Formats: sequence, structure tokens, C-alpha cells
Amino acid sequence: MAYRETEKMRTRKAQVRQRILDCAFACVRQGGFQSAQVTQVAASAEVATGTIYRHFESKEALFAEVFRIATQREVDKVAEALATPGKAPDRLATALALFAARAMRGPTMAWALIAEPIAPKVEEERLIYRKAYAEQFERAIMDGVAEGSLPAQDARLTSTCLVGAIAESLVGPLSPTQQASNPLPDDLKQQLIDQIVGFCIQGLTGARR
Amino acid sequence: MAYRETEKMRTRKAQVRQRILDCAFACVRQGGFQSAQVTQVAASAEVATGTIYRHFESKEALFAEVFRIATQREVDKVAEALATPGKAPDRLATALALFAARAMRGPTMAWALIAEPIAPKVEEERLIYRKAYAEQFERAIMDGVAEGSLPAQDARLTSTCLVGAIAESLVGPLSPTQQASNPLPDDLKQQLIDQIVGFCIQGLTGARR
DNA sequence: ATAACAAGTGAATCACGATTCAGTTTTTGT
DNA sequence: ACAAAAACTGAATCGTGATTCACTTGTTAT
Repeated sequence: MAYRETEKMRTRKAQVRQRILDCAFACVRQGGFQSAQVTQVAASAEVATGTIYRHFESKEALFAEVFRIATQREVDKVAEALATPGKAPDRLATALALFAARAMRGPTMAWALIAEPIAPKVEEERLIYRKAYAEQFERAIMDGVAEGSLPAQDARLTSTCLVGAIAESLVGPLSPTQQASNPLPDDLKQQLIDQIVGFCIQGLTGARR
Repeated sequence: MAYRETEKMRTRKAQVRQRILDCAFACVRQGGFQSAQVTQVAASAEVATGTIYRHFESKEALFAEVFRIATQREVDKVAEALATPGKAPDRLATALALFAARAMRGPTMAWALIAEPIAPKVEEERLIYRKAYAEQFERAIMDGVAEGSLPAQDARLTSTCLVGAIAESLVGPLSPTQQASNPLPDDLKQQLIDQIVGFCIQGLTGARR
């Protein structure tokens, strides 16, 4: 008898797996899921195509995991912003601005997470992602209603409207293509974000801040 | 010498072309652009695959035209709703409700027009479509600002937020898949639409209607 | 050193759908 | 009826990219 899996090997395997994940992530960040090819991921991770399949069930499985990781990051950031002390409208404004700013900094990834059409298995992850967001915003909105800083409303619905308004105004008409060609200067970006957040908060509170 | 193109033939050709367009339209309505295959369109129009290429440059060209037609229909409806007499907020509320109701009645098509990712040539059409919408809503918002029924704002941006909020709340989380499996009863649909429009108008005016 | 097994390789294969095109049918004017 | 010109047909081809697998290399225990 011989070869027994050892700690060293387990570590090395995990590293390769991680490198593949990182490279896949980079591919998506750069060109979205559409342009993410197994061959490219393999090349940039410096492994053979076949190796990908030693670490992941399929392309879909790999990218589902990439999606999950990217998503978790964003949701955590939003959760963090919402966890600060203060009245609900202020916390929401902060979180929305953060969400918008991050989407703007990485529009391709934002588009990929929010709207880009993808394989069913990845789409499932998107549902989870959306639910996670909805829950964050919903909770804050419900806090606001409870403390009287927001009028009564269907928190689930309005949280969805928030995400839609931001997503569309950031990655819709000012779409991926345009983003690459004409990057806005920072001050205009900030102004745009302020306006979008203004609209959203007004939609929630019925009043200008 | 012989065959000279005759009126009869020109008509017949136009009919075939139209039948292909109609069937392609039906395909998109049913399954979005993603699932629209040339072979299927041909089959349902009862022509050979090759015939499609006698009438259209390419698959992209065919679907670009389908997109244009579907789009024009929607934009016309919105334009009509906005053309009624009255104060801007009321006209906008009517138009938004109409937009939402139509999207809800045909969610797959709505998704295809608003957000489904597609070939570049079709994407170009989408840009035109979005501009057409933006122009309609923008004009109404600017009317409102002028007549004092809306506070000063960046009409372009807010009109985009409107579309995003509606699109996301109708075809996002309550996505194509879900729509098929659990169709809402009419009264709840109406209620949902009212709430969405409420959020939007509040976002514009800063006040409940 | 060697046996036993796992991990890695990448060219070959497969899947899928758009597109082509040689052959067939239809239409038209004489 | 016939020849010229389209229009139609659909099986074959092509392109693209995921997936496989026979083979090579690396690792471990004896």
C-alpha cells in the first residue's frame, strides 16, 4: 500500500482551487459572465483546462461559487452600513450610497450580479442574493416604520424599488459599454449618487432630507 | 426572357416576411430572446430555415426588428397616456400604472425589452428604446417642474429611476420563472401596481398623493 | 527503489445552434 | 410548352466553447 492523502497535499490542492476561483472572479470582474470562458480561467490560473474539472463539477458550479463570493462581499458591506447607530432614513441613505458607489466603481461586476443573464444554477444564487439584500433593507425600513421615522409601507416592495432604481440608473442607460469609454470624474459621480439616493429616500419618506 | 417581379409575388413575399416576424415575436413573448431559435421560428412559420435568411440578413437582424416593433408598441402606449390633459403628477401616475400593468401582463416580453441581455445589434435597438422612454417621462417631469407641480430635479435621472424601480419590482425578484408558476390574482396585481406607482410618485413629488 | 494511487495535462470529442448552398419548385413572359 | 429568374428547401457545414479521457507527472508508504 502507498499514497495516503496528506496535509501537505490537501493544502496544495486547496491553493490551486483558490487560485482558480480568484482568476474566475477576475474574469467576471473584467468582462462579466458572458465572456468568462473555462479555457481563459485555466490559462490565467496557469493550469490545464482539465484541472478545472478536477476542482469543480462544471463551469456552472465554478461560476455559481464565484457569484456567491462576490455577492457575499456586497451584502456584508451593506449590512455593515445598516448596522451603524442612527435613525432608519440616515442609515438607509448611507447604505444606499455605499451600494451605489461600489456598483459604480465596478460596473461590470455590478451588472453581472444584478442583471446579467446567466446559467440556471447561477441564477439560483442570484435569487438568494436578492433575498439577502431585500432582508437587509427591509429590516431597516421596518425599523423606520416602528420608530416613526418612516410612514407605513410594504417594506419588501419598497426595498425592491430601491435596488431597481439604483441598478437601472447606474448600469442601465449608463450601460457597461458606455462606462468603459467615458468614465465620469469623481465629483460628478458623487453628485449622481447623491441625486439617486435623494430620489430613493424621498420615495421612502415622502420628504426631502 | 421571363419572370418579372409582379405585384402578386411582392404581396406574397411580404406576407411570408410578416408571418416570420409574427412567429418570431410569439417566440420572444413566450420564452424571451434567449430561447428564440431560428429553427423554431422557421418551424412555427411553416417555412424552411433557409427561407428566414431570404427575408432577413441574419438572426440578429430579424430579432432587432422584432424588438423594434414590440418596443414601439409600448412607447406609443405610454406617450398616449402622457398626452392626456391634467397636471404632470397625475399624467405620470397614469402612465406609470399603464406601463406596469402591461409589463405585468406580459412579463417575459417586458423582461426581454428591459433587461434581457442580447446580441449587440439588438442592444442598439434597446438604447433607442430607452431613449424614447426617457424622453416621454422626462418631458412630463419637466412640464411638472415648469408648472410648479413637481420640485426641481434632474428629469433624466429621475425618469431612469422610475423605469428601474418598476422593472425591478415587476420582473426582478418576481422573476420570469416565478411568474409562470404563481400568477397573482387580479386584485392583488392592481394593489401591487398602486403601491409601486405610489413609491415612484412620492420619489418625484416628495409627497403622498 | 518501487508499488499504488492521486493530480495534472491538453488534444480530441461533443453539443448546439447559426448559416450556407446545391438542388427543387414556383412563377412569369413569350 | 418552354426558358429564364426567383424563391424555397433542409441536410450539411461551420464556429464556438464546454467537457472528456488516455496518458504523464508527482506524492506517499514500505
